Amino acid sequence: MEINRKSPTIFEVAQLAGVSRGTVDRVVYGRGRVSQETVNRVRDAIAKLGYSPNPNASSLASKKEYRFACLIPEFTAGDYWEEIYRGLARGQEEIVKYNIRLDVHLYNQIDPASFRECCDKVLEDKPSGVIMNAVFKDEVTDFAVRLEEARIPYSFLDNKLDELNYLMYYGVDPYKSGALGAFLLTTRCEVEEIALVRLVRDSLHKADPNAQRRHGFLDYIEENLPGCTVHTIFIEPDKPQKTREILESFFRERPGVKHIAMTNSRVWLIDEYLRNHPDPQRIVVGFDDLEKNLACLKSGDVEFLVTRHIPQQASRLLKEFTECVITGKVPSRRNNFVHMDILHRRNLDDYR
Amino acid sequence: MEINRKSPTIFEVAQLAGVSRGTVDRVVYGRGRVSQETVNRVRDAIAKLGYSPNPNASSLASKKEYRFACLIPEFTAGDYWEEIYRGLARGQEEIVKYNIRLDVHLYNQIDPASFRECCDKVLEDKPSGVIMNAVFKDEVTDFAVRLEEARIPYSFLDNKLDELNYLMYYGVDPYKSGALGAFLLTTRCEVEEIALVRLVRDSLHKADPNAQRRHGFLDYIEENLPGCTVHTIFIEPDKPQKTREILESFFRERPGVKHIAMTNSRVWLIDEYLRNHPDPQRIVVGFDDLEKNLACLKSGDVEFLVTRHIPQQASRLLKEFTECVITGKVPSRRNNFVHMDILHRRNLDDYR
DNA sequence: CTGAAAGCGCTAACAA
DNA sequence: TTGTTAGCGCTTTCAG
Repeated sequence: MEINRKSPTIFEVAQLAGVSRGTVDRVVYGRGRVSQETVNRVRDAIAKLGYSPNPNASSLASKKEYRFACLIPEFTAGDYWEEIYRGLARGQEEIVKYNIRLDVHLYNQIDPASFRECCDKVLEDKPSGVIMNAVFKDEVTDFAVRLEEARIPYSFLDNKLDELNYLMYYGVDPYKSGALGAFLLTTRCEVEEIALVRLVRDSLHKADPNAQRRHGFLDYIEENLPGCTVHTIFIEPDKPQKTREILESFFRERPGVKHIAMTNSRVWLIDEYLRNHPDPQRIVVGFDDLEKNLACLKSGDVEFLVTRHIPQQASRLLKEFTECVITGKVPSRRNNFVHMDILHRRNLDDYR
Repeated sequence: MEINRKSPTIFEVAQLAGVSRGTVDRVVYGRGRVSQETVNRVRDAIAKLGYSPNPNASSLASKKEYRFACLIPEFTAGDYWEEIYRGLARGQEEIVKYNIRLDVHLYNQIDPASFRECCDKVLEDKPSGVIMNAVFKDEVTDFAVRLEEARIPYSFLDNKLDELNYLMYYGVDPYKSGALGAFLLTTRCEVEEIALVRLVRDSLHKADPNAQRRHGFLDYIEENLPGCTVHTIFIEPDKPQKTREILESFFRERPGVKHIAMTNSRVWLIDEYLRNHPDPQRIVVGFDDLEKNLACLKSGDVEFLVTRHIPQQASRLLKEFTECVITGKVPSRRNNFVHMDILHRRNLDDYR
């Protein structure tokens, strides 16, 4: 058996269609200035030969440079968005052949004005495409409209606004991931009480990025464990001392609560408490494979992490987006929900 | 911020070193016939400029064709090895640019003679590299020695023989995967009895491909559930009628056994029984993401599947192997254990 | 041991 | 509307 496809060249197509290579090129990329009749002949020849352009030769010859603007939130080391950034950088390596430049614009996740500023800058730049996530609903909608006017294609990464005309989306189904987390937390247990730890976010922050995931989580509990009470605890990300106090007082009052979940990406925030108050019966479930979260898994303080390969999600979007923008074709699938990984201490070793 | 590396050309290196492009090429790929002094000058220039060859141009210009021989067991639709085959085919697409041809040789998994035949054929062919799995210990060892004599690099996929000089290996750690399966089967339960369903294999079949995985499974049980009894049941893959009878009689006698595992890749073989004898308390764990196994997961008859992305494992090996063979460099890591996925009905949707 | 030059498949500018 | 042609960065003869 032999696996060995190699495609015919543009020259063969030209010969079969009785035209020159330049004409075939025009047809393939729809550069216009070709008579309908010739187009048809060339199309036939392409179909007959099963021709597809050699991307190596193509990018070698092409001097065109593409610029993609990526708008993502600012991040610090170990952050969720750092992983996305890594994915973009890695994805870029795979498409250098297409002469792509990535301009990453970082905005302040809790300040819509900073997002608007980025948008203005991007629009001035006139990039070949835009990749972003959808934090501020109004601002993103507005930006999308302006992009469409400027005929610049854009795609959503990680989350999206369904009603917009984005080219494609890559991310998980947050609702389902929440439900999966709830399942892992409660399966095979008689659970009567659950502690759901949430983050106090700055009031400027309009969007609640984890709302859907949390709803998935809560709906699962309601449907499958009707008698179960969910206690919500709020902690402040920047105040470890206060966090400790809040957790200590909560669990002092309710020592029977053995099931803890955090539907945001920072379960590591409660790791200090968990380490200092060991309890073999306790089960903790978190989300997203940040380095710090993985450490909690490894130590055994967190039992399961629901995640997906964050950088991969970004690099796959970038790759597909590039092909669509360059060849002008529509994506094979518009909404790409990536697989959710279940991570446990026992299958952690070779992740990544 | 900008992600945008573009490298200097071979011409710039040549200029800086005061030689021709051909000479730089000779140095880069160690094709010999260059004086030591020139080599040094070129090396310096390369280092100074941070040059790395443009793979597009490289493969465009190169007319050399590589042939890789892949030795894997024969398969039928839905088989484990069909997935591996798919992975190879997909991997090939990613490296067409290198002008690679894949010759897939299928041997009979229970007949060493057929494997030997393949080996002879492959050696005659003189391929640029060999990819195989290690079913028959003696035959594989013998083959490896002959490959080394012929200076043909080879790599193991899926399983390996540690003592051989293979270039690289991609697969899971079977022992760990067995332990993970045992964990998923028994966590949060008081388990006293487990049914381990095994396959009667043809006696010609020398190797027991799942031995390590089974040991991982059994060791976990022994360590973590000291009082637990593991009942081994043998079924015959080709005899569904008999399988049914065996299972029915076993579970009639021991209705208290609620935990079932199969450490081979064919948990679907018992699906008919499971469907016809529903039991909400029962927990079944299997391995490998064959299409038929996924169906059992979806229906809920199987609770967890421990697996890894089979085609991906193959395509990644192929990609890395190619680069090593072509550029002559050693792999960055010799033993590549791929991540084990935990699959459940709730995270099945977007797998693949 | 080294350089010169043709050409890989394609793009883009120019000519017709 | 179409054909021609000069490269893109690299490999690979072929001379020297």
